[in-house]
Amino acid sequence: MAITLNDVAQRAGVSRSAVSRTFTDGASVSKVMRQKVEDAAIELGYTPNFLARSLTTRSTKLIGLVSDNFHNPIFLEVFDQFTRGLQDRGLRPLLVNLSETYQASSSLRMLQQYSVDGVIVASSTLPPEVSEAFRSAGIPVVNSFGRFSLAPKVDVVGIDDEACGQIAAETLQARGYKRLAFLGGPQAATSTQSRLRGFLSELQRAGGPTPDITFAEAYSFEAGRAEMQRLLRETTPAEAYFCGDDVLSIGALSAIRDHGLRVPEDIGLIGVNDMQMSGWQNINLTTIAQPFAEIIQTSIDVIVDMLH
Amino acid sequence: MAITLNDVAQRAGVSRSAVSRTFTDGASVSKVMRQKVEDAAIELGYTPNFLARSLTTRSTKLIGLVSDNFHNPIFLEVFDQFTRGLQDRGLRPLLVNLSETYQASSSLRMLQQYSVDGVIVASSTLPPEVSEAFRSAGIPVVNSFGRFSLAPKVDVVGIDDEACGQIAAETLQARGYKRLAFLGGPQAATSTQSRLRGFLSELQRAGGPTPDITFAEAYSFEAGRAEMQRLLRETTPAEAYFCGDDVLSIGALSAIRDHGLRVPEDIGLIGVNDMQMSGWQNINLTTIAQPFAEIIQTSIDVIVDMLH
DNA sequence: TATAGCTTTGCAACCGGTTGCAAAAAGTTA
DNA sequence: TAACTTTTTGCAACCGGTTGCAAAGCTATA
Repeated sequence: MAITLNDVAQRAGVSRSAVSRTFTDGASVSKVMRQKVEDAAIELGYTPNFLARSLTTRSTKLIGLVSDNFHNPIFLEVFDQFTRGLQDRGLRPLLVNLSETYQASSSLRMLQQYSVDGVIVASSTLPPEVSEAFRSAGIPVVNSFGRFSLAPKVDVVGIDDEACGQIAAETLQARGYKRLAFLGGPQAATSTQSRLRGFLSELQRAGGPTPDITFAEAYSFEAGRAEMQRLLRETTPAEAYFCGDDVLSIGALSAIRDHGLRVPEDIGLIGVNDMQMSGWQNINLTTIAQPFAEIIQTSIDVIVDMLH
Repeated sequence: MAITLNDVAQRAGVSRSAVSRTFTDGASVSKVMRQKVEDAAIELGYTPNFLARSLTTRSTKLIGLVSDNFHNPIFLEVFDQFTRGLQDRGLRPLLVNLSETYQASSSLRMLQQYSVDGVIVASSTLPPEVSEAFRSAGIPVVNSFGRFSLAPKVDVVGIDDEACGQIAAETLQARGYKRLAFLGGPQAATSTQSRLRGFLSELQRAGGPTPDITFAEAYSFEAGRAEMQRLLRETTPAEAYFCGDDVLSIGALSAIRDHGLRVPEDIGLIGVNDMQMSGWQNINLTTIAQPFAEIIQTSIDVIVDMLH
């Protein structure tokens, strides 16, 4: 059904190689040959088959984009920017949604079968082993939004989460809050522990009291709300909370307001991400911005460099 | 570098066809042959190359997932469900982000070059021509969240937007609001016109006054907020508004509250979608639910059926 | 044990492209 | 115009698989 290189060659009365060459840049074709071939191609509506080509060129331009963050609204912005950035460079994102039912190991095998040129693991919650598995399999990989490490086994692009924790502590203190607390994301998340470490070290440096530390079940509105409700009900709340991220903060915010308290007058809050929604006037959250555009652009640059 | 079928055949001391057959279900291989091949395959760490296979089988299991809705948070839920649904059926989503810089026509050529088995156009704003172009090119296509039509050129899965407009009018009337108004999404969006039509017809049936009609620039918080601010400033606001969708409603809501008015006491609002965020307790929006899971599951069923 | 019938296997051609190599064509120079 | 370069072209092999066909191997039956 589809028009192939053979059809075009026959129509134009030239060899198959000639057709191939007109569609391969950098190949040697004369003016008149190119004209003949292009005419025939247009006439027949021919487009070269990328997958057949990839067999010999060993490049598919496919990039696995694997994530498990399909519930945090910030990731829509992330996917938007990744897909555009990849498209701009002629690469095609093969989207992989990791979950309980689709494990990292299956995705590795799958992406191998599709001969992807590289993989971007975009997640703040997946353990480093996921990215490392791709590397071990010989697939170029970059871990976006992953945890900083002094001896990383794969390239990681992200913020300094420890510094992030320090900034949070400094900011809350500068605003006059004394008894601070940490309301983190899921305890196992790669980002949470580092932020906590930075938060604690800054408090210790400043000589403040040791903060309460709790963790939400997920980076989600419900989890933030539930955890803050519990804190308000079962404990004497702190003066201000450093929340794992914005969506968690917004959940906490709703719990605080429902409880008849005001932010920032009665309880202080600071989040992380600076997602669009945080700026909505009915939310208006204080937050530590994460340079998404830069992280994403850099991740793409890194993976492109690895494509030799 | 990568292990090929040849390597395995040589290692196992059998023909290439034998190896191919052990990895093709439904092919005839004896117990002992299968064992020999599988041993060699495991030993070498072989996985069949899907793209090479696709050349002869004419099936890539790739599905183009094209959208231009990368700013409306509801679409994160949509992408989540689409990717999982496709993965569950062994299909791979090739994500395409349409924008000013990447036009539908380029995406058509691109997806052709990658021999995708089918395409899902998931958008409430793209014109039907986009999906139709895929069909004309002979690529199976389904249009999710597209506009209902009596004589559609491609399969469309979505809600009855006209009925949706009627429900909105009925609901607002039942709650006692008299002077209703329509605050639609972008005027060119496929969904907006139908919802308006249904809204008007119900009002006419009920003998209510003709509503004011305005359109926001986009399905976004900012656009909803800006338009509502304008309405409050420049007009006598209606008693209740039917908003194009939830995110628009939330924008309108913030403008109304900033203006010192209360919802639903002073002004009524109703949105469409029932996205998670609309249920957050500090938003708590009245909305018409769209059965996302069903629409997405059905879309996938339809496209799978077309894969013959 | 010979024969028929079914299953398993390998050969070779093919899927739609690319590419090294040598022959042919075109362009330069003397 | 002859000799030498350089460019263009086609041939044929290859990328990593699948598959129709016929030969080989087995099993069952008489």
